[in-house]
Amino acid sequence: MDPHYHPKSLEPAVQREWDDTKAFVAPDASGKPKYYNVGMLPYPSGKLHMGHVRNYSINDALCHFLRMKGYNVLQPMGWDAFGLPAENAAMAHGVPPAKWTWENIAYMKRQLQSLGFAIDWTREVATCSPDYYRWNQWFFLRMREKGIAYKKTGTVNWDPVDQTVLANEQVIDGKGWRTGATVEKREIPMWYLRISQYADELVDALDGLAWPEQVKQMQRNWIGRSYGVEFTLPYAPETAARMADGKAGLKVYTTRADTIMGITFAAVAAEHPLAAEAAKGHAKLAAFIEECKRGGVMEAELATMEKKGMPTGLFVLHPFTQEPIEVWVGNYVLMGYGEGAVMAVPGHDERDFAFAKQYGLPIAQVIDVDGQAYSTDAWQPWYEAPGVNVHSGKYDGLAQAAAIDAVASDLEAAGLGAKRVQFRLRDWGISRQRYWGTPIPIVHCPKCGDVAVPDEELPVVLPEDLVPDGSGSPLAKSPAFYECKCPSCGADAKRETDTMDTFVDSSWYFFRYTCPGATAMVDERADYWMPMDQYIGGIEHAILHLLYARFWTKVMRDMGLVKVDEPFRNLLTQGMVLNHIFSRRTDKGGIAYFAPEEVEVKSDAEGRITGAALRADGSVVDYGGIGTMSKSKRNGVDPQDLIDRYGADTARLYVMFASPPTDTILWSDSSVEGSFRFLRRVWKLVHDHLAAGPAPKRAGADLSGELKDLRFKLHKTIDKVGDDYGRRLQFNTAIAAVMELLNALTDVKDASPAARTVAQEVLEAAVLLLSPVVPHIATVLWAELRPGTRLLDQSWPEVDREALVQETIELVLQVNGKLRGHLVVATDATREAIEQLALATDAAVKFMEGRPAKKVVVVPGRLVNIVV
RNA sequence: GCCCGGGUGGCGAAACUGGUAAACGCAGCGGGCUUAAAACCCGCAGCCGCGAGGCUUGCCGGUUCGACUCCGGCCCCGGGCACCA
Repeated sequence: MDPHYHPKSLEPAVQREWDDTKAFVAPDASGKPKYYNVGMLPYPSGKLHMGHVRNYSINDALCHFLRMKGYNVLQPMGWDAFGLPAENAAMAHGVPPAKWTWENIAYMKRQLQSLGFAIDWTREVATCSPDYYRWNQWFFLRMREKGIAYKKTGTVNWDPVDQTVLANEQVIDGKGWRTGATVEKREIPMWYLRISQYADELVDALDGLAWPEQVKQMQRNWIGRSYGVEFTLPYAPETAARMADGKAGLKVYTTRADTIMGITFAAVAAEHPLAAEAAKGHAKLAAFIEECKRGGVMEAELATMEKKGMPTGLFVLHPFTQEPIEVWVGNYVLMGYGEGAVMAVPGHDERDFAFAKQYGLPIAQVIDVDGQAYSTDAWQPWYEAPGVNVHSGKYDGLAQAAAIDAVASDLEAAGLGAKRVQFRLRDWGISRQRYWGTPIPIVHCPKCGDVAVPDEELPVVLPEDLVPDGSGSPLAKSPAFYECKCPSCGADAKRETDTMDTFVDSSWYFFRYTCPGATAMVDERADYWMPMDQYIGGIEHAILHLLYARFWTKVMRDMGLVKVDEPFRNLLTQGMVLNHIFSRRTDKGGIAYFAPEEVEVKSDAEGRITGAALRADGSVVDYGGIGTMSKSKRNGVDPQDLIDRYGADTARLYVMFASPPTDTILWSDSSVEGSFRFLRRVWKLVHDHLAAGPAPKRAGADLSGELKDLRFKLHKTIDKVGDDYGRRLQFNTAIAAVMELLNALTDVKDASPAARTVAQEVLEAAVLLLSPVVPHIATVLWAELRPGTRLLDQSWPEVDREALVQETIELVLQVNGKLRGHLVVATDATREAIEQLALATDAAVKFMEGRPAKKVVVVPGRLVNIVV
């Protein structure tokens, strides 16, 4: 055996052996129970970053651990290959997105292979390949037939200079990132998926999922099921005359129908038809509506901007009192939410209160909470709390639930409204005015309207040779793509040039992994592997991706394609890997990012970064704090340096040892050296042990106390590590436990045959326990420890219960809750005996200072606390 | 702004169900080995104090024999907010 650890030669050799034996190709049937283990598929941005290494190292450790536990494990990999960065790269370098993407995939695949992940590459999926996205198109058409896919208008960010739709990411402070032009809201027709139809099931089914509570809560809040009342505020006569829209009034929705007598005004979105009508011949209002259209569509931006409004001069009537209520246009009312109109009760809604104060509108108290004094001077949180109605006529004295019921039934009797369940969740708009995505398989015929592309003509293939230039979609400028005949009447027609949201791609790829080469979207092999047993990915996907994938699965189920209700049985949301962000505003008002290695930072005494300058020319750059590693912010760290310098095992050990998987971590490689040193030490321990010749097969029954303690520690460790891997999914503590075990082994200075036997037992177990994290070195060390056998054939080590039996145990001694000493008692000592022993100790006598014990708390196996 | 997390030594962290705060490791310090360096080995190490001892888990308060852990309020940091993925 080589006395030195050489990962550079060892790792490729082990990987070649895995390849040659197809070690990780999973059969679609097996006598063993199946375990389907997936990491969220990466976007092929160019290089892996540490977040990927972290993610897939966790998957891989589980993969090896469950193999050893006797499962038929499938761990596939694929590429989320459509998306915006490919178009940006194309603009920057003039390379077609397809070429850029396929090259990135090839490079990143080599990186994953050099990390030695136990991936079944025979199932690889790239979402930009026609074999994959044809099924996006096929399924879209099925959803259209069922009415789940439909068309309506939606609001987008419009760059008036580039004449193009911008992603939210491309809007910086309300300006286009390339042009610096003020972005406008624009209404365009788009395709939507009716996820709202599944809202009840999506929220109810969360209860049965073994997911982190925090993620389930986020999804519940996102779906936002509320029980409220929808009703109409009838138009005042003049308003009715002007609107002439065939409607009786302004439809609104509220969860606080109990406050209906507190309405003092109403507000509509700038895009609302009532606002448009009111603006006719009202120049100031028209100008205000125009102003509201400025800026993007991001909720974070809308929610933080200054609330502004203007009266329309149009009135509606209170449904019960018939009193006129003026309608305002408010920039905080969103056309896309509910009806685009709200009743305003400034007495009991914080936002309405602020708005009323700002514009001098009346505020009326209609809810009372015991012992609280109401004042319109300042907002108090209790104003929003449930209470008892006051100043509300016939509803006075009713508590919230009763008041809501009474108001709802009165509205219903008046034919103005009824109770309704509403969701915050909006239907999923999937149209993108972009090139690098799945073409939507629709043809626009002047005679027949929107016509589906027939199934036999799928896929509608995306041309791979176009290069976007930043103004509009290349597809919309490519007659070769859009010119076509109507499938229905044969007339000249125009193909849809919008593509699908890339969340479509990632909503079902995990089904496709299970049945590579299937001639349908999925086949019966999906029934074997699904539901997925473990899904692992970043916490940033807690809502959108996971919700869309759940929805898609349910639609597939309802179409009879798959049998599962939910795709992901267990979920582990990995914490983000953060790094510093440096940027600078460009002349045009856009933003340019710089990689951390390109800048020199200045810090204050506490180590906080106060400023930074570019290394190249010393020019000042802005420090943007810390944030997720991403291609767009240029703060990703490529693991390649680490792999080249120390090998894959060290890189994996380091990222697994650094913290629990769910923790957010700020990237630093300052202690990688220590992980490498540990592996070198393990290597040397095995080498030195074997260099002394073979160890006797079995130790005699009578081990010294020291060797008994070592075996106790060994079997404690096996137990703990198995629990950490299998139940807690916490790897840093498992690794620390093995380190402790090896420290204990080193401390035993005994060269007797019995000691050598125990040492062999410890080393074999340590190699097995570490193997899920560092499989390369473990493979080689195992072959040395047990010539003629393979690590891959080994089971997880068994805990020897007898080694865990102890005669005595050490307890902590406290006086008044403070640590004052220790005492050793028999494992089976009674509570009374322990109490007597504790009171007699020197430490107890000293710190009780002659005072009698008021109480003695004995926690079995832990401590004794004497209270005086 | 709203929803969800997080904050423990110089640093990454541990303490799993309310029971020894700081395991394991990094950096550091002292020593050994070496002509020297690297590597390796041994030891020290939260803060204050000569010591006995006292103090310490973002801040303030509460519950408890006992709180990193539970409750209330606040500060700071991260993730998401529907077109980044």
